[in-house]
Amino acid sequence: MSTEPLATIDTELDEQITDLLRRSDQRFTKGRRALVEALLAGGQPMTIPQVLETDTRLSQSSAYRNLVVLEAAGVLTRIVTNDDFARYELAEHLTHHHHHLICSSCGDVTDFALDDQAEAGLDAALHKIAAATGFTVEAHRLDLVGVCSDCD
Amino acid sequence: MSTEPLATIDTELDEQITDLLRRSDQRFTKGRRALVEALLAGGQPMTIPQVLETDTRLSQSSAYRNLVVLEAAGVLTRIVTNDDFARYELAEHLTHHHHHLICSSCGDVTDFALDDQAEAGLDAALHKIAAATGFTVEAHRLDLVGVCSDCD
DNA sequence: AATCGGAATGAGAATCGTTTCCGTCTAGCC
DNA sequence: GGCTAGACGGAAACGATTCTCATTCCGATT
Repeated sequence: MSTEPLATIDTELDEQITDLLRRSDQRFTKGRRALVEALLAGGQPMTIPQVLETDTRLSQSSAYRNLVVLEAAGVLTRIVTNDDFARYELAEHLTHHHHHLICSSCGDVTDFALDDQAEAGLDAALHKIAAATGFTVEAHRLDLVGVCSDCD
Repeated sequence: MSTEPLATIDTELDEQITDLLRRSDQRFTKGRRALVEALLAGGQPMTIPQVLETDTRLSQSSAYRNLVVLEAAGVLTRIVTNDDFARYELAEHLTHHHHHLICSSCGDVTDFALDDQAEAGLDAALHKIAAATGFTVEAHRLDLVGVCSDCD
């Protein structure tokens, strides 16, 4: 399905993804590669319609199916907001820990990172909570909800 | 629709809600009161099926409609997770600022609060981000995703 | 207290993002 | 080159939510 990549997946990333998929007995096929390329090219969490528009060679049913596969393998993360559409982006361990700015007007989601000190302080506070509640923490999610500069 | 309240809405809360609704040209009807009572009785964010089960006098269509009305008026907050159902709880300004523990196994959502110092540190860091990105912040959301003690 | 007007209600139909089916096609292997 | 398990794509199915519309309720007015 893929002839001219929208973004290049460097060798290291390629191997990481291939490996993650293999652990779920899945292959890194052309269609799946095209999805990852589209998401890389987008540079921010994207909805399925956005992905399909980016690469018109992709079929809807395969896109939905493969996004589920890629998420289950830990390659992608699914982001749900109050928007009508789910969004996907590369999993944090393939990029870096970050959070989301969610525009309540247009629905757009962009990334941001906290400075190390604030992140460390947050982590410490959350560990205390986890210990106190008997909750086994897998991840934390921090979103800023507001109006982006485009909508303002 | 309401005869025996599952939880009591004290006078102050009643007036606050009535006032919020009035600002949206809406009334605090029996059905809406029953919804708020069910949510109060639940003590944690609840899905629509849970609400309907709690108070079987409620009809599904009215529940959905009124939850939207109550959210638009600022009485309730809608919480979306990866779960199939949206959840609702009393808005923060009617209770207190808090965050959510989301169980990735059963989908349950419970509340927790950060200690004042951690919350203040987080706030400061977020204000910096907002200033740097030109984002007008309406709220921040912090979720802990993991496995609750029941599912463990 | 009877009436009128507009909003709220409830049962069911419609919507639409997402998931699943199912027949066809591929890629990898001998 | 054939074989076979898995991937693909178009279309049908699904399900949480929203819409429709006839009916009922509420509350203001006389």
